[in-house]
Amino acid sequence: MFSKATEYALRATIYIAKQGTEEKKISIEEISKAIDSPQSFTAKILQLLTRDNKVVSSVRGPNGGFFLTEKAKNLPVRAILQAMEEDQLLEKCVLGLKLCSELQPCPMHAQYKTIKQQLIKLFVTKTIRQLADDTLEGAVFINNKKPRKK
Amino acid sequence: MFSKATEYALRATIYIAKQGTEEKKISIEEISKAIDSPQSFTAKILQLLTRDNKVVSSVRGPNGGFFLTEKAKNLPVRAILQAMEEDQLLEKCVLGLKLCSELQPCPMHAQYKTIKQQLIKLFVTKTIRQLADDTLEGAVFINNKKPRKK
DNA sequence: ATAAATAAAGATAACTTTGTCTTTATTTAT
DNA sequence: ATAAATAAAGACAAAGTTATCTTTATTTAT
Ligand code: FES
Ligand code: FES
Repeated sequence: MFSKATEYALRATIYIAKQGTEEKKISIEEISKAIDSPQSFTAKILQLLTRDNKVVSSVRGPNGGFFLTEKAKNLPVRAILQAMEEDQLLEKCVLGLKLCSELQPCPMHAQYKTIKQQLIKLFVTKTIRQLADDTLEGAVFINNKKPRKK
Repeated sequence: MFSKATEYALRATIYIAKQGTEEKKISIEEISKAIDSPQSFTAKILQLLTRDNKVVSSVRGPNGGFFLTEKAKNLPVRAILQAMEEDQLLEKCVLGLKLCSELQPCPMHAQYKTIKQQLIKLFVTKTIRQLADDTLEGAVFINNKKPRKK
């Protein structure tokens, strides 16, 4: 569905929200290890997410790293897609027509529409904080490593 | 959602199903004009769909072209995705984990799951014939040209 | 047989995405 | 002030996708 870059962006943001605060910032090394992603590429992606501190915040230097403000944690997950400029994917026509609309619908439109609406709703109503909290519970995962029994 | 190649594959197959029969085959030129796609690229894509005549059938030479057998028209739309080897996209984890499953779910899984099931159901239950028939009715479109009033 | 019309196959080019590496800027601790 | 630790920026490379062009094979009509 999403590009690799956006997948990493989602996982990285969730991890930072979960582990980091303004006081305890997370290094790119820790992030990429935790979410099982290529470090340099992930660094590039975080540069997009920190533009104007829109989603992720960062500080350079010793004890620097990435974190999310409390306010940012309340952003909808869609904000991550927007920062990655992959937001319009949710609106696209499945058959690749330039517009997905009632005006000139493709043959999949009528039935796809309701699915699309649910997708958009999911990304708009879910907040980054909610995803991070789920991860804290230990019930869900953001990497491919085998879960360890307690 | 899908690659350009798969988008063209879907539109081309629908057009061929709608316009073509074993007696009246459709040329690549007509297809690419009708669905508003690059001709040579579309030709390549049709080569994938005609492999073993799985979805589309073709004949070379004068009066040759592409068509769908009556049997092929009853295939689920998913067969097109399979021929394009983009079928697994429907099964993928939104966050890009290697597996999407209850065993090691990502934080989006619980809510995405039901959407995913609907998506899969749509592509499995819709047949190529159904899409082509909708297009014949004139109520839906498979290109970006302005609809003409009758 | 020959020519014409068509799709199939193959080579290649342009562009995008993914990924790495090096250098620079910033911040902190000493 | 200096050194160390960090992210930011930039240059590049590798791989994948999209697209075009040329040649070949097949079929039909004459
Ligand atoms: S027009 Fe194709 S999905 Fe809406
Ligand atoms: S595990 Fe991520 S969507 Fe199912």
